[in-house]
This record gives sequence, structure tokens and C-alpha cells, in this order.
Amino acid sequence: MALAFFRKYKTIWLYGASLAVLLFLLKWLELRFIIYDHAFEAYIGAIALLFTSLGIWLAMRLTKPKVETVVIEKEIYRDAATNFIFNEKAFAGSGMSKRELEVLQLMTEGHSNQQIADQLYVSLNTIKTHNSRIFEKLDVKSRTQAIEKAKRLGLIP
Amino acid sequence: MALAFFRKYKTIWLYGASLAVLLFLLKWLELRFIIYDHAFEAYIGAIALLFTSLGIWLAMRLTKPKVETVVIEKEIYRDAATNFIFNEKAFAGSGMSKRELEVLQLMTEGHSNQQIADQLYVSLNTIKTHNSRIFEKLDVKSRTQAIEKAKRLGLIP
DNA sequence: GGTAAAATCACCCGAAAGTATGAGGGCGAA
DNA sequence: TTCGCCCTCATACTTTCGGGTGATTTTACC
Repeated sequence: MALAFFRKYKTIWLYGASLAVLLFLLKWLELRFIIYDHAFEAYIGAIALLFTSLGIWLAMRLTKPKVETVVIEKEIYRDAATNFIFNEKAFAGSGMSKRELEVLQLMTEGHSNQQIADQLYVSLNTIKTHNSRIFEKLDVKSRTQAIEKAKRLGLIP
Repeated sequence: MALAFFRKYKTIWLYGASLAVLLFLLKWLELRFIIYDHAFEAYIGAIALLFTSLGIWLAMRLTKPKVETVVIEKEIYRDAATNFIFNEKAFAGSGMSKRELEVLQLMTEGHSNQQIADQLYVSLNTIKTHNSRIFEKLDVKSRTQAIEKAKRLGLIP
């Protein structure tokens, strides 16, 4: 308990102890030397200097170090392709259904209609129908154009 | 000159001046009040406290703030299309010719072989031949895959 | 001047893509 | 419940794409 209390206010105690020691030293000096008229000012001056030093030392120890934070903003360029953000508005605006978007995404990955059909467990004809609707809604004529437009709109990475 | 010198060591001068004023004050107090045996210690103590405070104040003013540099990484998303950097290495590595690259670029823009042929003033068959070489060099099977791969390689935006 | 690579074009054929049209089941809003 | 939209699938047809092969011309380089 007492130990913990001492630890917490360690610096304070040290300061108190230092002060006591110094005063004792001064008292001793006072008895040792006769203080003449002109020596008195020097004596006061010495004390002043001494305690100024003590004050500085104390301040150094007690005050939290001033921290000046310098914020440097480092710009990191990142490819938009790797951090793809789906454009919800464009999707809603296009009037495409979820299924159609799904087909479109597979299309952009380089899959053929047959592959897409197999992957979605539907017939090839179904995919073709989806494609027609996709092209219609994206206002394009071919899958290549659809991919190009979908990328521009932010529907696919 | 003198002014600049004063400015540079402003705090030092202030400290000196303060010290002088304080000493003068003490001298005045010394004349004003008779210092008795027991009052002397109190007097010294007052001086000690005073100059300790002065020291602390000085330290507060003099200590240089510790500069802490915080680097904040700010991510800037850039449009891959607008900030396209052509990957020369990939181009050289693929072994593609300039003409083939030209065809590839038009291909990615959604043009059909016929459109590309018209645009380059060559026959449809020529474009087909180019396509064959392109697919071969990119190690793909279809134009869609070629586009996908070309984008990955950085040959096209 | 010969050679290699690139670019050009042609013909055939099969595969894939795309168009047009119709149709049936499911599901939510009017 | 009817209407509209989505998803599904089918048939028939046209167009485009892609592979294979072969050929000629142009260009670049040793």
C-alpha cells in the first residue's frame, strides 16, 4: 500500500526529499560561514540559481513530453480494378435483373454461352435469351460491346 | 544587429530581467522587514519556491516539443481506364506485332471483325488471320478471353 | 541481294454467337 | 385475380467467329 503510494508519487517524494536536503545544507552553510553584507546577495543568488535548476529539472521530469504531431498524407494509388466498387445506380438504371447480371459477369470472364449454361445449370438457349435481353438493356449489339459497356458503367470489375 | 540578437535569445533576456527584478524585490523586502532568526528560513524557503517555479516555467517554455511524425496512408482510387499505363514488358514478352496489337485494341472496344477490317482498310480475312495469331500468342481460345487477358497484362486499358 | 518476319488476302468448314418468335411456370403488385 | 416481369426452354434461322491451310507482298535486317 505505502509502497504503491510511494511509487505513484515518486517524483513528488523525490522533490520533497531534495528540498529537505538542500535546506539542511543551506542551514549548515549558514552556520559554517558568516554572512557578510555583500556576501548575502551572492548567497541569495546561489539559492536562486540552485532552485531554478531544480525547477527546470523537475519540470523536465514531471511534464509530459510535448508531442507535436505532424501528419503526412501518403498517397497510395491503387488500381480501381483490384478494388472494384459495384455501381448500384448504374445497375438499377439499366433495368437488368439479377440473373442477367450474373450471366453478364460470367460473360466478361471469358466464358462461352455453353460454359455459362453449364455453370448455371440451365440450357444454352436460356443463356442466349438472357444475352439478348442484356444487349437490349445495355443498348449494344454484341457480347464484346456488352463487356466494354459493363466495365464503363461499373457493373463488373 | 542588437535587435536580432535580442530576438534570438529573447527567453534568456527575459529570464535575466526577471531575475534582476526579483533580486531587487528581495533587496527591497530585506530593507523593509527585519529578518529574525526564524524568519530567515521562511525567507529562504520562499526564495526556493519562487525560483523553483521560475525554473519550471522556464523549462516549460524552453523545452522543444518532441516531433512525432505520423504517416497516414491515404488511398486514392484511380480509374484504371483513365490512368492507363501500357505494359511494354508484357507486350514485348507476348511477341505480338504492332499490327496485331492494333487489331487487339479495336477488338476490345467492341468492334466486330468486319468493323475492324473496314477501319484498317484491310479485308475481313486479314483480320481473321491476325486474330488467330493474337489468340495463339496470348494462349487463349476466343476474343472474349483475349480481351480479358490483354486487360490483365496491361496491353489495353 | 537474300532472308526472316510481318502484313496482306483467299477459301472452306464447323462452332459459336446472335435474332426472332413462342410458350409455360412463378411471383409480387395493382 | 389479373397484369407485368422474370426465368426458363425450345425451334429455326442468320451472322459472326475461329481454325486450318496456303499464298503473295511488304518491310526490315544482315
